[in-house]
Amino acid sequence: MPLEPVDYAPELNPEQYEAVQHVNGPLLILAGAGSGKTRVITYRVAHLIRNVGLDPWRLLAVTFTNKAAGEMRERVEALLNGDLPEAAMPWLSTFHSLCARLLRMHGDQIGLPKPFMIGDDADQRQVLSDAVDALGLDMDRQDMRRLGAMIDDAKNKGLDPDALEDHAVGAEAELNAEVYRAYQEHLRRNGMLDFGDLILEATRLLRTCDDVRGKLHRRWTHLMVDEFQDTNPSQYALLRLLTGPEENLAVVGDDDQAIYRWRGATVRNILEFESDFPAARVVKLERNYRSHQLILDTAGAVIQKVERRRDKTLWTDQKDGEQVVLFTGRSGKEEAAWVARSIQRLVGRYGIDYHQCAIFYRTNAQGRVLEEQLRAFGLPYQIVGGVSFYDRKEIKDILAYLKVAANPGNSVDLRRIINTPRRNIGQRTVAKLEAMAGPGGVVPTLYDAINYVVQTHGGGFSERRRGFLSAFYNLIEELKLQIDQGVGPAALIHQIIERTDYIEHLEKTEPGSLEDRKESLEELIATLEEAEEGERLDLFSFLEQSALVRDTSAETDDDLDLLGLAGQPLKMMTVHASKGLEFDAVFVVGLEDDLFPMLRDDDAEEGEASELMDEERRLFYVALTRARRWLYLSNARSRVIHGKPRFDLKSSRFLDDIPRELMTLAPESASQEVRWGWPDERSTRQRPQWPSRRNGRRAATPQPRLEDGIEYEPEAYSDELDLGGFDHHVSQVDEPPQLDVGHDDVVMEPVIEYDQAPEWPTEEVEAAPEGDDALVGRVVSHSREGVGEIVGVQGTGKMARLKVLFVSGEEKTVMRRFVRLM
DNA sequence: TTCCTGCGGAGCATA
DNA sequence: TCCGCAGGAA
Repeated sequence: MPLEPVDYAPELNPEQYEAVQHVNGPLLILAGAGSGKTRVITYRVAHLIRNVGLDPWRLLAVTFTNKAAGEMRERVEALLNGDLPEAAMPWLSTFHSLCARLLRMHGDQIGLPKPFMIGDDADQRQVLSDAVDALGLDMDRQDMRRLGAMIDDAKNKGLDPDALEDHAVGAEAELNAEVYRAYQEHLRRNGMLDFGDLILEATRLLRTCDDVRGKLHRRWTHLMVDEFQDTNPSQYALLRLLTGPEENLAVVGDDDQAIYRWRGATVRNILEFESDFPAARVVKLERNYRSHQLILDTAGAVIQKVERRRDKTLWTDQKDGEQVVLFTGRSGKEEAAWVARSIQRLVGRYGIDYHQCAIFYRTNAQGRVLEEQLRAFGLPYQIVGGVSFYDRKEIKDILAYLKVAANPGNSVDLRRIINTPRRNIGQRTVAKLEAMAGPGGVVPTLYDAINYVVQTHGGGFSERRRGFLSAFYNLIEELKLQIDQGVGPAALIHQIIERTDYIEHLEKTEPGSLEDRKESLEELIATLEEAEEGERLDLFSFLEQSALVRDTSAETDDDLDLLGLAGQPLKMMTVHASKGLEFDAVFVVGLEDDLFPMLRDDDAEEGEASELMDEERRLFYVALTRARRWLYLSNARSRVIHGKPRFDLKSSRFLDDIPRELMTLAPESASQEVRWGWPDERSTRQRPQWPSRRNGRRAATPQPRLEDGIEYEPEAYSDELDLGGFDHHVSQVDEPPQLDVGHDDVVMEPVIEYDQAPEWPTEEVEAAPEGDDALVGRVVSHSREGVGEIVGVQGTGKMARLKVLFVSGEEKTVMRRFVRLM
């Protein structure tokens, strides 16, 4: 039954409409920041299905993250008004899950293990170190990192060990190829594919199997790719293979936002799209719906300096806006305090929400100082992109049991759990077992070795050792049996925790985080139980999912949840993590040369330096274009870097590129220059400048401590490095934070009113904020179910389960932490 | 003697 | 997080 046609023209600007209307042939949509890219993609999908009459089945849309795929799915569904049955939705998928599926179906045709497991970073490290050991090489940590990066790089470029060997010139390159080959062998021996393999092997599959390729061409006639500027050569090769002879390939991206070169992405793909697809139509989206003109001008001035780029100029009809504010602190700490207070002021003065403010930094390490100050100021914050749920130790441990039970050939996970919790199977024993396994050994895998020892008493182990091994062996065998009987993942996890005394193990090893870890396990089980309720979730598809979920998107902070502030905290993240997001107020901190831009000379081989600089510049551009209304830039004259105090900082060269009239210097800034610390300035002025205090007790010769001739222990710096010998700062260490840098109209208290005190959560708050029954009657929102009212509460605290009557009319029990109070 | 466990130290670009 | 060393149990 055909859907009612709808003309989308009124909802789109002319360029967007042009892109949406394009049906056949290659299409490149150059979508500037904030130009409504997702809108175009989703409307185009809706248009193809609704107005062109394309069978949804024929469409494949590829994204990089699960989050993006999910968002797209939601919005397409909304546009089609639920006119489509679930099964008829187009295939929206990430690169990795697409490849995983293709390989599950056809991997045997290119000799992949079946089934295979998808290895994560930790697996990768482990396998690499096995491979290096097996080659008899002695490598330190740095070498290992380098080798890991080398292998990733090869895979990103679509090179297998043979290809790398062919390219190899010189001893080091040959060794690299050898390590790569050994690594691949070890991976396969464990029945594993890493993330790079997923793409690489899928590409190989399509290249070598004409029938598979032909089948897919017949199935998917129209392809769409989001964030095209982030594709690496391997992914690009895959896309080209997936593209049928009609070349109905629509790619969307912005070369100005290409920031994943270090992950193998190449701007080339977007810069030279027309030479690869001469028939391509190109549509530029330059109208920005996010920021005001001053912000766009600022960003534009920065990005213009990139040489190889598609010319684009963002514009908006939003002419009014505030100037970009620039602040220089005497120290990283002072900078952080300024940021905290500025946010407090914004919230107080304009009534915007904390969650509409964000702080971006170049490296994760910078988050520390900020965190301290935000806490001191009592501002609710949340770090985006920390450890993701599936990276948590307790989750990985338990999943490792499942993975081993599902596939005992997986020695990597086996080693993770063989002595966790402690069961007297130490390194020595494992080493002996490993010597028995592998190509030259008695048995193929580590688990087979255990089996062999247990069954035949071979291997020369003492009775005692064999007893320990038996216990472990029996445990795994029993789990295997249950899997065969179809016991679901949630029940299996219960058993694993019980049988291994895992909770006691946690109690012993890290009593401090016991509660936290217990909760995440409960959450894992609860999530699984929920998933299993609908249809039976089998273990293998669950493991597949968990391996592919690498989104480090924000997790709600439980403590804040209790305060009813869930979803409210301001966000802190690296600039990389900020891509695709937008905020009313954006703070970009640490704008110093060597930090942002970050330049590491060991990377700068073969004239790569300027390309690396371009990438840093684009990164800065991404940061700037996240801001809707307020943009604050800051840096500091001194800072602790890698635990060492640094006083020789220079302002970021990127600041020089912003026309002076677009910026205003914060009055309390330690420098009234945009550019400071550079040689030409140093010659004309005393450096560093340590401004005098306003309380009049002016130091006779203000000088940085380093020049006082006093010797400092490194740790003495950590707190006070930034004090510059001024006692007004010293007082700041223990007392409520008050910046004494001279201006009086500052709103020091938040003006906004809360249901509860906006203090940082304390133990008492955690114990019983209001009694969970008080939640009954509150309105909540749930990401999947929508809005509903709480009608009942089971249990207390963060792990409480809520009975919620959703607007759909359905009553469901959901985890407390999965809903947001409204 | 062999092997396991617990402790303390060093270091950390961006997913 | 990963590594090296000292001490205890069999």
